[in-house]
Amino acid sequence: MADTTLLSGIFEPGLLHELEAHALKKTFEEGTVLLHAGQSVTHIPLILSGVVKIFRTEPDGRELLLYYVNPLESCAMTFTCCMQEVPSEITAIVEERAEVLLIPIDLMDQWIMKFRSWKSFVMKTMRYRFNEMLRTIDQLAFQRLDERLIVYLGEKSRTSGSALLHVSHEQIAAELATSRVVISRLLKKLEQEGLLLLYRNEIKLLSTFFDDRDPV
DNA sequence: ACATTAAGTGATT
DNA sequence: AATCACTTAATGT
Repeated sequence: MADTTLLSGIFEPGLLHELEAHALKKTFEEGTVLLHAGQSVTHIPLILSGVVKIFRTEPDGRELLLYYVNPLESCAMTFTCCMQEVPSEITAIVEERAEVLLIPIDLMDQWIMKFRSWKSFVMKTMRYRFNEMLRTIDQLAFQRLDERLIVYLGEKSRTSGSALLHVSHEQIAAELATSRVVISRLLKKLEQEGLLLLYRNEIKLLSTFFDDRDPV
């Protein structure tokens, strides 16, 4: 039986009942792989707490970060897969211990017809990711790496709710598809500009980092 | 004390 | 901006 109190704000009562009856609530530890590339999707995940990282694996073994799924969100890619039961193009891994509601995909069809709030939830997560992808394309096409790094750091801090980031240069490099050396240099530069402080496995964003930067 | 891993840096392309 | 080669610093055993 799933706890749906968190969801009562976004879903209508009938849907909450169905969720309680059919969704499985599970807790996954950090590092758990929820979905491998190539696997087909059997359940829609709905995140209650924690963070799940979604990325592509390139043929040469590098990974490319697509997005994070945060609490009260679901994964847009799984929607696109499950409609036609196509194997997944992406890998999903638990970044931070997560409670997840697993919804069997065959309920998707009925729910979309039956529940307004479900339909708008699906549309909303799709629209949100789509817009995000557009911004990402913008970045890749027009911004240099140092700007991407700043956006990345701000994003990290916003989603973790902390100015102290637990992340190594190596990890950042992997997620931005570049090398560690480059990240180290850029971070060093930002440190010298007084925007942040560097420690081993930790980066502290100073208030100057957030100053005079547009909020969205 | 030693090994391992993270980070810093000059030189080269 | 990427890569190499090397150094220095922090952390684990």
